[in-house]
Order: sequence, then C-alpha cells, then structure tokens
Amino acid sequence: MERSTRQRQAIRDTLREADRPLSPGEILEHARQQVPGLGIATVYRTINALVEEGSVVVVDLPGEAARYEMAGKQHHHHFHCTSCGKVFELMACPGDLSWLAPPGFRAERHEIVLYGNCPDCPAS
Amino acid sequence: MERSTRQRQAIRDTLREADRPLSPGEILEHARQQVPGLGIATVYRTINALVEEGSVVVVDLPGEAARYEMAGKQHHHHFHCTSCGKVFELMACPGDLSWLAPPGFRAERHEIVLYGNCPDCPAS
DNA sequence: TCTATATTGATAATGAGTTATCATTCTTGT
DNA sequence: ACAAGAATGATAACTCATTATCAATATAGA
Repeated sequence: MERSTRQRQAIRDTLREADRPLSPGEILEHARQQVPGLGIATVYRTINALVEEGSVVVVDLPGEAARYEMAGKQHHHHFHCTSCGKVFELMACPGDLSWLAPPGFRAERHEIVLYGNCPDCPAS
Repeated sequence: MERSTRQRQAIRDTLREADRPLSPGEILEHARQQVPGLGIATVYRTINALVEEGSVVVVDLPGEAARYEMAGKQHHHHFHCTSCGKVFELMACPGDLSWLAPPGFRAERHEIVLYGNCPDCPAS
C-alpha cells in the first residue's frame, strides 16, 4: 500500500463510513459512487492490504462469505437480517460466557450472532 | 432413501453415535471403519437425504464448511477448539439475548460459539 | 434364485468466492 | 514534464466444497 490512489481512498472511505461490516460486493458497489470504473480485483487487493496492515478486520458469520469492518472497535457482536441479508453491529455483550463450557474446556473468546429482521425490513 | 445399505447404516450410525457435529470428511473417516470402500459421494448423498428427511440438521460455524448432527436435540451452542479444529456441544445457554439488539430490531434467534482449547488439546 | 432398478464409487464437473496475469494507466520523485 | 514502476481493470485461473455422471454392484420383491 504505497501509492495513494482514488480507488484506495474510495475503498477506505467506504469502510470508514460504514457502520456495519461490508462484503466485497457491497464495498465495490459503494466505492463505485466515487470511482465509477472500480474493479472487484482492486477491492480484494485493497481489502487484503488493509487487513494485513491491521486497519481492517475480517468478520466471519456462519454460512457466509467474509465481511470487513474497521479495526479498533470495542468488543461487539452482530445482527444478521434474515430478510435483506445485511449485517449490523450490536455494541452490547452479555459478558463472559466461558461458564457455558464444561470443565476441561478453556474458552478464550466468544462470538454471538442474532438473527431476525432489521428496522428496514417488515416482520416476515 | 429407499433401500437399506451398509453404507447408509454406517453413516447413520456414525451421526447417531457422535456427541458433536461432524464434517462430511469426519463422517467418511468414521463410517469407513464399518465400510472400508465408502466414497465421499455417498456420504454427501446420504447426508442430504437425512437432512431433507429431517433427521439430521446442518451446523454452520463462522468461516467453516457445514457440519452435521442429529436433529431433535435441545437448544444448544458449540465450542470450536482452535487447536484440533473439532466442534463440541455446549448444552448450556445464557437465555434470551434479544436485548442485545437496539430498538427497531426484532431478534428471533441467536447463535453462540466459544473458541479455545478442548480437554484433549494442551493450552496453547 | 432371478430380475429390475436403486445405490455405489471414482471422478469429472460445477459454483461461488477469491486470486493471478498482464497490458495499460496513473502516481510520485526528480 | 518525465521516467520508473506501482496500481488498475478485465478476465482467466484457481480453490474448496459439493454435485453430477455413469458403469458396476447390491438390494429386495417375485
């Protein structure tokens, strides 16, 4: 990530402004508003560079391809809208859950995903 | 799923005896102890039939290919050993977590995954 | 036992997501 | 403004899990 290009700026801005994890496709779609000709290859290349750099982290959800969000956010979880497919951030957390594991297991971290409808999607 | 074959029996037995969700590869490996020549295609075919039939359910974990476990178990979660990669069942649950979502979101269900080391894997 | 045909195993094919290739374009230091 | 070479875009190639194909085999009813 040496030179500063319109493409990279658009991709970085997209991630910075997003309040939820975005898929490469969502990043492409949004960043194209700034750089119309942007290609998906550049999105992947830039995402990977940002992840290696440590400024972006991967968000994996069950049965889904990877999404990306800015690094450095406080511990949080996600809400997956089963209607529109978007993933939102949940800044709340029930706290330590290592007690869920039987003796002998050493739990180091947890992930929680809520499923349902987001405010933009009418109840199914 | 009309005829009864050694292959299907072995696959069904494998899933019935497992106390944790198994990947197609794990099912193949275990069922081959009963039916040495068993092929991966038969494992997939049988798994799919069992899922359609409703006797087996899919277990999706973040960033992982699907695993399978017998249907009808009570609500539970999973523990993913970051060392050996095996997934275990956690029969405990913190209960309703819909309060994690901001107003406007309608949470219908949740998934929880704990990560760490299982009893068989020395602490990293 | 015999036959119809469901099932199997090997493997080619597929699909979705991601990465590599390469000629062209753009950025940056001079 | 110029040159070196980094970055881009189009797309071919790749990866991995899963599915389709098809000749050979095994099951179950007659």
